[in-house]
Amino acid sequence: MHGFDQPVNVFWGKKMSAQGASIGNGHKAAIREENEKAILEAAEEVFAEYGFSGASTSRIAERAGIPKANLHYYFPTKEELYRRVIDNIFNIWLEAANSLDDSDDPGQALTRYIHTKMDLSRSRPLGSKVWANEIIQRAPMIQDYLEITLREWTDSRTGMIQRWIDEGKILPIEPRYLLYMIWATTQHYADFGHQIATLNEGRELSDAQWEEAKRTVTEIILRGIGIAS
Amino acid sequence: MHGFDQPVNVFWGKKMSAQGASIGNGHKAAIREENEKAILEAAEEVFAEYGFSGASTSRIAERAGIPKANLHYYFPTKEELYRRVIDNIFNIWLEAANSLDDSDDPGQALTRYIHTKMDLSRSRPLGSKVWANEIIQRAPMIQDYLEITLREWTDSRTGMIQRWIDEGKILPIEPRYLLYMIWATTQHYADFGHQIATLNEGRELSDAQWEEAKRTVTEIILRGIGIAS
DNA sequence: AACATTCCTGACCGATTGGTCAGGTAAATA
DNA sequence: TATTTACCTGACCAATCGGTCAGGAATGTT
Repeated sequence: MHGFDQPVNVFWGKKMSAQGASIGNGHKAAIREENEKAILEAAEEVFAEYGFSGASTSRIAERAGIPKANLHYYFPTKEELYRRVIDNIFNIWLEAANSLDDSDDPGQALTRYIHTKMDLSRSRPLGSKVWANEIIQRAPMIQDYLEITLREWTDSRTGMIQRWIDEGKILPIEPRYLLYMIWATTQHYADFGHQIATLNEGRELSDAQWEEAKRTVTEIILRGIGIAS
Repeated sequence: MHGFDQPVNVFWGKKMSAQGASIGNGHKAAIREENEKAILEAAEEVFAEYGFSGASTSRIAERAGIPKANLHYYFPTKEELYRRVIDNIFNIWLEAANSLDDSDDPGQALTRYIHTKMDLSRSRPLGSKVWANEIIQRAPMIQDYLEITLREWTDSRTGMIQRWIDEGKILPIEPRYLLYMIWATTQHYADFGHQIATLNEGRELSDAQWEEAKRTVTEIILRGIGIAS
């Protein structure tokens, strides 16, 4: 906040909440930014839970706290809104993907990557769920991401892993299936979080449990490819 | 009907396809069985792809090749149909779950379990997808399965794994997270099959690739918990 | 042959879907 | 202060949703 938290103007006071720099100038811009953010957050929730076709714009609008017509003012179509959500998620994924960098120490590199993906599953489970829904539905919207960016990234990393194998740093396994294992295991903690919580007496994993899960996953995989821990 | 499979009566000839034993007696029963089967198969497809709320009964009926009204004749509500689909899936899961039996050789037991789950992911990917959708949506229909059957099963198997640890047969890891890893990795090949195929030049994994995936997964996990392969 | 039961379906129902629009209000500009 | 611009929304639209129903057709029973 910013300066005026006191007047509490009933009509648009709430709209002013989180915008310090905008006094009269950027007020409209602030409103736009704030509403778009609220809509995108609500959309991520609803798309994560119901998938593209199962989600309804009225539900998203309701969860964002605005009338449906206002949602369509900012995002003319459901598909455009969905694409924005997917874009955000993919960019976050890209950031995490960079943590698997070219290193001459596979243990360090893989540990960092697994931890990053586990942390992402905990901090942003919704993104993972939207992605899962999209893949289950045969990726009608993101096929180009899969065929270009993801394929290039995967090819480069399998090449890197193969080099580790050739240098005798890890045991000979098919790099692809190692990557799939890491994706599956780490994303499982987001996508199947409800099942995990149910099996944990109905509670989300505690900080300690989460750390133990990270440690267990990392240990099994590293030892599994021949890196002594 | 009964003996005549030859006349090829255009109007109901197709209904006679796979019923040899029914002479006049079980014709209606055969029709019912056949239609229910067609509907359940179509429903599994559509529910797998779109989840419960995203699936429409008209789409299911269309894919089953019958009018929507006829679908509602056999299954009065969408929810009842969904429950039947879920029941079938859960029973298949139970069968696979039994392959992780109490054995004094963890290597053998886990190998058998992993292979069974991998085979299931290949032969019945739709079931896995329906399950995934249901969990992502916080299991509105199957919470009781999770809290009773799945929890009991998990507790018993974690106990078994803990005994292996106590007997020094495998390294000390938290049994829960080992199970989650097996579930995640094996089911990934069903749920994310489209992504895997896309990264495989757009083709489904061949028999040989599938065998290699099974081998790789099994090797990494077994070695990861200290079982020499 | 007569009757009962089951299967089948086009037409319809109210509710909800994604999306539009006219008209209003608040804010930026002049 | 006057005017343009951007934000906002109740009311509405055709299409689709899950589900019903009347009535016809096929099968089973007597």
